[in-house]
Amino acid sequence: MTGKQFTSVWVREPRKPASPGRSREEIVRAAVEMLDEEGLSGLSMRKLGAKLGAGATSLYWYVAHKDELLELVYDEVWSEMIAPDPGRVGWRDSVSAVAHGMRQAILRHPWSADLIGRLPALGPHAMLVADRMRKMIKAAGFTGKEVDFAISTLTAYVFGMTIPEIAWNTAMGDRYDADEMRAVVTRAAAGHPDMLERIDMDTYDDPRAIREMCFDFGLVSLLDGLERRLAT
Amino acid sequence: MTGKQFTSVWVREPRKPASPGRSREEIVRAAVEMLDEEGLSGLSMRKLGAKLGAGATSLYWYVAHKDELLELVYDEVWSEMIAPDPGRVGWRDSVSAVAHGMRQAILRHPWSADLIGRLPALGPHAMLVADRMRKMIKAAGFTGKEVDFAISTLTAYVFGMTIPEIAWNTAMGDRYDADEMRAVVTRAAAGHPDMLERIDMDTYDDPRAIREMCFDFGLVSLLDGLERRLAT
DNA sequence: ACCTGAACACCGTTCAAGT
DNA sequence: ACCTGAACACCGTTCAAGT
Repeated sequence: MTGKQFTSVWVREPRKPASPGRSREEIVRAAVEMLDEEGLSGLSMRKLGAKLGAGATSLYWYVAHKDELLELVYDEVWSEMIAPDPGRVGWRDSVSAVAHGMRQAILRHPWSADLIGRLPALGPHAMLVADRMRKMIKAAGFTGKEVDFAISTLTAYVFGMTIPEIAWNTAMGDRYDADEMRAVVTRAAAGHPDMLERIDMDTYDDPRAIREMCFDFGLVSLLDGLERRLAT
Repeated sequence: MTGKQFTSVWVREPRKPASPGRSREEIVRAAVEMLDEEGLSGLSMRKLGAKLGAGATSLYWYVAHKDELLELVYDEVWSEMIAPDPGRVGWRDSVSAVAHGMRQAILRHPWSADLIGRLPALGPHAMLVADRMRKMIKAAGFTGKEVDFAISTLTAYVFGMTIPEIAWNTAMGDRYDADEMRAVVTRAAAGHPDMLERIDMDTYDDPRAIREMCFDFGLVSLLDGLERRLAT
């Protein structure tokens, strides 16, 4: 009678402990490779099958459907987000390290940006990261619901900073042209004089460096704000 | 010789000032409707054509390709993010209002979460929101690059908080079952004792209320942190 | 100037059939 | 237990042809 609403790879057992033929790990590894090379729209079950020297539909024995495969590769990205153990370094430093690690992992696998809004992060690696963060936040002094709130706030910041960054990267293609970018933004900002002052700033000359600065600015602000919660 | 890297609806003229047949506005409106009802994967050019009583491919006269249509509908979401003019209310209040407005607009149109990582926000409505925010941030006292940084930080927070929220909503389907959710999370958190303490908390009984609290907690923290930047 | 239909090269997924 | 191929119901996009 309790209708199963929630479906996910993580709530059903894998087919077999160890299979002789292809394996889930092999498939996931190949999928990540394909995604890194061709992006989310470049991944198809048929092409992935071909890449593994298998028939177009044989992957369906290991994976219920494409979405399940995506859950698997998504957690693979989380596996690269793991920061060093809390250790003796202060909570601000460890949290900053995770934050930077998360951003870098997403930037390395831009297709993952699309998955954040599509799949809850329930995989084992996501859980490990969450657990580490939890320890850091508790070490900082947070208690009760505020532990969850602080974690959510921090990951929200990292995701929110990184996801639109990827939109820009992919929209601009491989090569970056500062002048073209200035032209695009100038055109878009037409009619908003306040925004135009941005254009002749050096912001567009080295976007990567600026983004790092921006990320750090926001992170420091957020950490300061969280610290203030602890004082009261 | 300058290779066109950057393509977007916003950098090319629309076909015609006013056409007698179908119009871009009509198409965009129908697309938003379809997206609200069926989600991003439910929108196809063919079905949209049919909905408008047109042949499967006639939309291609108004829109270069599907991605361009998505840019258009994306900006439509931004049009719902507009907050009241700065007015005499303090910068913290106006910024909070925009933040909540942005979150609500995205929640109303969950498909937009996927677009944030795919399309730079360059449409006229996105620009208007950015312009308003810029005025608020300047009124707060920020100058130079920090104006941009503060804006980016705030929108990052809102996006990052809302995007995974949508992942949860869609994964859980229409009806929410607190016990099922607790079971799912318990299972995922197996092996992380620190995380399990979360389960018996009342967190899952009214997720909507908790999320609001969480959003406010993070927003206040962030605003406090930004305010600290101004002091130094 | 606008719309159509057929056609091309793809998709995810199911399922009976093979080994 | 694992893999295959054919088949179904879709996609986005191009383009010659119509009005």
